Amino acid sequence: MSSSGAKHIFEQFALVAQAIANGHRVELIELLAQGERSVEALAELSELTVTNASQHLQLLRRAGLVTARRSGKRVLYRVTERDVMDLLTALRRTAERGVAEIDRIVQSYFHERDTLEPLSHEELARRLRRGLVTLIDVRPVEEFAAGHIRGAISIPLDELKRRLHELPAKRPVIVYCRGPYCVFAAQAVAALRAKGYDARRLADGYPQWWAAGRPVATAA
Amino acid sequence: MSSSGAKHIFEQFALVAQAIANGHRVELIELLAQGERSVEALAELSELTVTNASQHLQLLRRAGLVTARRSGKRVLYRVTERDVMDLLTALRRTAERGVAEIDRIVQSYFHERDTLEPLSHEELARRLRRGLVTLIDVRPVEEFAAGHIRGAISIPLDELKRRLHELPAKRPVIVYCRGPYCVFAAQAVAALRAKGYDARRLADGYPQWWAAGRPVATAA
DNA sequence: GCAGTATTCCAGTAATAAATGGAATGTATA
DNA sequence: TATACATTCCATTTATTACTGGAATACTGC
Repeated sequence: MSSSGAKHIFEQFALVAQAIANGHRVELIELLAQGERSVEALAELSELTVTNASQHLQLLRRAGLVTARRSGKRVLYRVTERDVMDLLTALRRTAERGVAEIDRIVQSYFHERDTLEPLSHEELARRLRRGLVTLIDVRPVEEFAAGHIRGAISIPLDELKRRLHELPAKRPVIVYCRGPYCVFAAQAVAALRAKGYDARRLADGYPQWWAAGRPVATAA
Repeated sequence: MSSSGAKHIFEQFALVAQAIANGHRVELIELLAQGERSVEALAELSELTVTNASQHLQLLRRAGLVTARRSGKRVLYRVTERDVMDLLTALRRTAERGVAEIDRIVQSYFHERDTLEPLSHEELARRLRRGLVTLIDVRPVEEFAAGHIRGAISIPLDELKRRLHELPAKRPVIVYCRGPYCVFAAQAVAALRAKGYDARRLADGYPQWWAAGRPVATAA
């Protein structure tokens, strides 16, 4: 535990890289980006055993990517700082370009359904300021409650069809969900277009919006 | 449902992350950031064998971070795109924040503990069972020989400084001597902390430990 | 205090990665 | 064509990492 600087930093460097060098852990971080979650919840969402999830989380904590606090008998984890999401964004960017397989997958998921360009943060922010759009969060209500883009309304995907009447008919609709690879948004856009709405999706999801420091809200 | 596609993508993320989760490979990328280089040159600069360097480079290539072209009998590698360096920058930023945070925590931890809070018998016993600590007896050797806490090593106070190398660097150290008012232990703790060790002293000394019926040993 | 629940700790085992030395593949030059 | 040279491929040993199931720990509510 000698505090000799350079070596210390190098160790941390490797620790962080190692921490994100595992699909499960990346998934855990992305889940946490949507809000605080207990170990059990994370284990279920990522389809890991509780023990295993706990170990991954502790590795992430040692690397300084997530923090934990106790709340009753649960331990709630959250992402430590925004720069963690920036790191994942950089990672995704490189991965997308370099690995042909990702292109193929993304293509097959989005290309047919969503030919229109997805919206950037800037554009969404601008249109929100002018109040020109209806913004829909299609994630499950709990995730919406944990945190959402300020100004959004919550309509989980499975409720969309029977709640169409809530939408102003002639106003453009923008949809978002968990992130750039979340198909909920794409499906919602397809459904809305089929009903004649001018619908588009946000290029990425809530975590990235939050990471960019843009306005968010919690609860109802 | 997106999960199958998304899982694939997380795995691809992991592939790229794995490529940078190794000190040698990070070094190779940083060397390549300065320009094209041959395998042999890279091997020499990074002090790897040619074979080993070649394997690392191929892993980097599979992850899409570097590209290779042939020029005469050499193969020249270079960084594929600028975003690779952005990725390393993001990684460094997160790692540095992590270190800073750890330093801060460690600092305050030491500070508030420095004045008070010596270890209880129970706590020492528990940590000894788990083998998590180095236990030092700082009394003169004769007293150690006559009887000491089982599991302790003997380093009289006046030998401590020149025998620091015997201590596992990252393991907490616990010090004890004759009793609660014996200053040897306090001095040893101060010396060890100055060298960066996580050191604490036992609340009281050997006589009380023995009196409590806890495990002891004699001679060597 | 006691039981119940959530999380973490702790082996042991299976899977994966790193390093090494020897052989094979390409490529330029005599 | 033969030869030297740079790189890659392959097989082996060694070291790390991921996962699992059974404890231990920490907290809640009675």
